[in-house]
Amino acid sequence: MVHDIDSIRLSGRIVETEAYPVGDAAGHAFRGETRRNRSLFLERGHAYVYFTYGSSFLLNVTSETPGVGAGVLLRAIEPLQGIEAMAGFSATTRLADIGRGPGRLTKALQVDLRQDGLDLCAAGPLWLAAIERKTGAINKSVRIGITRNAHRLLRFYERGNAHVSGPKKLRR
DNA sequence: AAGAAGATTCGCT
DNA sequence: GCGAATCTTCTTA
Repeated sequence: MVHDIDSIRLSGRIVETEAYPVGDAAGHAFRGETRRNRSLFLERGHAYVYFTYGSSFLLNVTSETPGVGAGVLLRAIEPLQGIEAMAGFSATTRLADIGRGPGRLTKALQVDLRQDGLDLCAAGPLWLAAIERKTGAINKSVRIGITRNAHRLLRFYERGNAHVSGPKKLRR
């Protein structure tokens, strides 16, 4: 995930995600389109950003065809470029905490409502890049912080990566 | 029009 | 590990 701001490049490797597929009662699109979630209905590869708990912005990548609401929540990144700048935006000092958690991720990358609806697969300030990097084993678990439809194994993370959020049991 | 819940984080213990 | 902070959105009356 890359965000170019003020001639600085902020980027990180996505190491943890959660899926919110079509028909999932835990997904924001479940009850239809509203002003808040309208970006979630954009074609796959667009950003859906929303504000929650009075404190945090959360970033999703849409995953379906236009008019169908579904997406993937980005829960954690391993910082790659602009690390010092991201540390400055972050409330925490430890490297492993800068991108650890969906709210911290957006804070580090300086993502807020201004990026809502952007095409992440096109040229622009916020975009998804392919990188050469060996990937570890990908594990799955239940999703974190939800109550409805909570049993499904729709959280995916790189096993043992220090930048993955959640309790220890959910990082192995 | 009012109230409850929420895809969280931070500070304490 | 637990509770407060904080505010938008959706639900219910």
